[in-house]
Amino acid sequence: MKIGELAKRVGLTRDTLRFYEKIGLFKPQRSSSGIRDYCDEDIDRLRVIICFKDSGIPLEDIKQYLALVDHGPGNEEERLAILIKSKKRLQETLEKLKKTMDLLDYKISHYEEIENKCKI
Amino acid sequence: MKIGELAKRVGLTRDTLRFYEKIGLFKPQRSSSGIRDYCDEDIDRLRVIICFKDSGIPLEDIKQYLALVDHGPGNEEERLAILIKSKKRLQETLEKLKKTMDLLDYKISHYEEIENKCKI
DNA sequence: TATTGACCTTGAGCCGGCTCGAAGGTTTTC
DNA sequence: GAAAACCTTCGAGCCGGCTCAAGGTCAATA
Repeated sequence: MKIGELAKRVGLTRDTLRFYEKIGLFKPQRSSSGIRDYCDEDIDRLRVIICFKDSGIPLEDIKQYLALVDHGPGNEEERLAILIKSKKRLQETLEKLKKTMDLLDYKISHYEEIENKCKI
Repeated sequence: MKIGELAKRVGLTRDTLRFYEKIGLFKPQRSSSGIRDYCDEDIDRLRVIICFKDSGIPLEDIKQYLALVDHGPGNEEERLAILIKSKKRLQETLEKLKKTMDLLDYKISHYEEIENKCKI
């Protein structure tokens, strides 16, 4: 599969895919003439990348994790450490998000009262 | 209260506070010699700003909302629209975060099995 | 009163994450 | 076999959100 098709299938731009490759998240096969040729495993990999980055995990962290995976068995503790660190950060984000949701709900549902009570 | 104290109290840097003022989130009083003088209401305002931005609401959106608030009554629908838009985006983020949390939990708890089953 | 430290402004720089344009090679389709 | 559609690299640019440095002012303390 060429870059355009992959881009369509996962909802990223060709440029973004090339950028991800450039920063080391990716290394697809190439045809003899140099054209990228992605396989199904690449799609799985990309879905994980997208899932992580959409949750705010930095591409650099994702890269480190994937590099460990690529390096093969023997570094499970390191991988686990990254996963756990990421989970912790996500939990913090989740807390903040919930707090903000509450604030938004409060402002939205009690709008008139807020108008009179609180300037912000 | 001067900028240094405020910075300490809310956990931002002086530079960040000046930056927020520059982009229009803020307009503290000034002493006769030009030194910023923040009041308690400013702290409330800042806490809202921090709460929102920590949840990923763009500063630009926060600015628009606060501008409406500053403008006084009469634009409640507009404010509400911003709040509702923000809530919707937060909900989407929340969904993604939960999905990623599940994935992380799966990888963390079943690490060995994953090792054998799934390369990523 | 001299120094220290916190404040001021302006403007530039940095980082993450893309995004675009130019100039050219390849492949598919008519 | 030519045009269209796709691919390549490289480098520059953009945006949001800070962050820092330079050069100057203000206020309090020794």
